[in-house]
Amino acid sequence: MTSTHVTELRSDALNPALHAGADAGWQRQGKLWSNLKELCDLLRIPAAPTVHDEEFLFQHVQFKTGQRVHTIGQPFDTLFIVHSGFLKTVLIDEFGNEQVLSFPMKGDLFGVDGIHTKRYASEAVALSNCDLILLPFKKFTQLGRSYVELEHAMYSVMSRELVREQAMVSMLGALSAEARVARFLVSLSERFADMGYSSKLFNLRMTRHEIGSYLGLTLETVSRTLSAFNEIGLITVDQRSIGIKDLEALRTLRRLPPSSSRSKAAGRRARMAAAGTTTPPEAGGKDWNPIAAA
Amino acid sequence: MTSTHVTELRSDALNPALHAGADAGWQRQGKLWSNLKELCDLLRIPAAPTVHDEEFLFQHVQFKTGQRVHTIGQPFDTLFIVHSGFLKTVLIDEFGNEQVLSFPMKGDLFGVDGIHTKRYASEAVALSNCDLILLPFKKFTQLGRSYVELEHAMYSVMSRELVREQAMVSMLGALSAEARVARFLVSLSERFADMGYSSKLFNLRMTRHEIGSYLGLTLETVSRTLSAFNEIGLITVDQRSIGIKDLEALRTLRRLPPSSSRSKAAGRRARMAAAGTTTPPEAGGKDWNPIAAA
DNA sequence: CGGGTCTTTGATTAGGTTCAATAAGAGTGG
DNA sequence: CCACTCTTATTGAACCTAATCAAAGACCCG
Repeated sequence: MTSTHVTELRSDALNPALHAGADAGWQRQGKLWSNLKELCDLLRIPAAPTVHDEEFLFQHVQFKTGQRVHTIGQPFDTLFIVHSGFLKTVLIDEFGNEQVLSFPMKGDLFGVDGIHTKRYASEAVALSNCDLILLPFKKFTQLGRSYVELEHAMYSVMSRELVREQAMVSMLGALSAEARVARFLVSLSERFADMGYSSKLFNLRMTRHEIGSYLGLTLETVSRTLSAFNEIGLITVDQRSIGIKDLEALRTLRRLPPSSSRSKAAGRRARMAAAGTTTPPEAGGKDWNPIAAA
Repeated sequence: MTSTHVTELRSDALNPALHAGADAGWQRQGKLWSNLKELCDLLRIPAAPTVHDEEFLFQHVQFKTGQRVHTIGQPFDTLFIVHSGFLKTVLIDEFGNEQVLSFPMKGDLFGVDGIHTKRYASEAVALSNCDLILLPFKKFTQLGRSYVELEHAMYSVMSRELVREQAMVSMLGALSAEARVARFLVSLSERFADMGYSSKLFNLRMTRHEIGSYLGLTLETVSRTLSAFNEIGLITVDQRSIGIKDLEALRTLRRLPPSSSRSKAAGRRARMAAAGTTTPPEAGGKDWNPIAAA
């Protein structure tokens, strides 16, 4: 039974016909495989002890910058886990405009939106060279029936995705442009941290346009907001390179002080003001105090 | 094996200790039960033939208007399916502001956001008297292992939720206030239609404030937009009562003509203009033609 | 080195929020 | 039953945030 699974997983993953919809040829020079334990670690879910089975192997596939992993409407059969690299997932509206939905990176699962209709609902594009792990969905659910923890892991990851989307909706519905950009930087910083990179200095892998689309803003607003954060000393910006100077202020920022009070000299005061502390309303100017909007 | 399941399902569902976190007492006067077939029908997923097992019964619970079904942080153990009635699910931010996430109604599943952290991430409130079906999660996944179709149904419904959230994000990120309200009305109309109610005349179960929160708008903007739709003849509005007059225009609306050109006489022209047809840009005034924003 | 993409910054506009006042219901108790 | 209150809805006016339009500089890659 066990060996059967392995064989089938391998043959399926290697079968080019399964992925005929992808416009880009799949790179296979890596020939890497991961076992279940590595998979669980990557997904940040507790790996059950019964799962240390070296026989279950999942294939890796490499994509180069700009290549599409899957397109909208393409028949769904596999989920993807990012082993390394950066991607974006996008929706395309009736006028061809892209709406960025997420920026999957190490440990993220994507492709889940294809389960319901049996076709991918979004498009995934590599923003850098990527190493992805293939999870043939049918095989995976079969496996879940023998390994209960695995099944629960799947529910858990899908639930996590849903919560993430909820947070996104909440952000788009309620926060100002500055707060959105600030939170975006914070979440990137945190992701880089637990990927083992520097949380204080990193390069954006996406354009201002893509960030804007993700945050429901224009690219100009994103650029201006980054410049403003730079001006008051919350971050340093140079093109794609971001340096985080005051994470706490970014984390709690709700609204920026008016530009009239902004200057390099006013930096420190501005940082204090930008922080959404529990300062009573009377303590600050009404137009930029941290009390949330109704 | 089978009878064991039934017993356990019943005893669990009846155990008040399981739901101690809910602030409102559960109403059990209904004493209704649904089998798997009814459940699948309700969820609009194909019921597998093997699932016609009258022995698996799921308990109903009634909630009155205003009662909370679950609150944020409450230990998660059951999913809910709406059998009848209307609810809202909300997130509460650090300042106590509500962000409406969804308006579950007949056939909708909610509570899924609790799977990941084992605690509900959102709060569910009844907007009318409701009849809900309880789905004890642990029991349900156990059942899924014997009934493969059921397991897949669960994945499918979760995937559908995710796609729904994606569409929401896309809407909040890209559409104008008018387009959001229009789409909201269209989706309500469609939901009422497949619940067997009139799709042309219905009562809103939520306040302008709740609609605004859901759509990322203020209650005033919602009110004004409804009034504007009424003015140009797309709908009729009287408090909570909505009459749909031009569904197709609502469906394709991107941006409203400027108020200067709005009048009861201009109604028909306005309806044509509001429709997001493939009319070339030159055909209309640049400020209100249906070409989407960059 | 040149063409294309990406980014920054400025000026202007407009869509949506905020503040405010009024009106319309719904529920309560005398 | 009506007065009273509280919530909900409508509408107006002023303001402001972010979009739009525009232009120039930076960067990248063939």
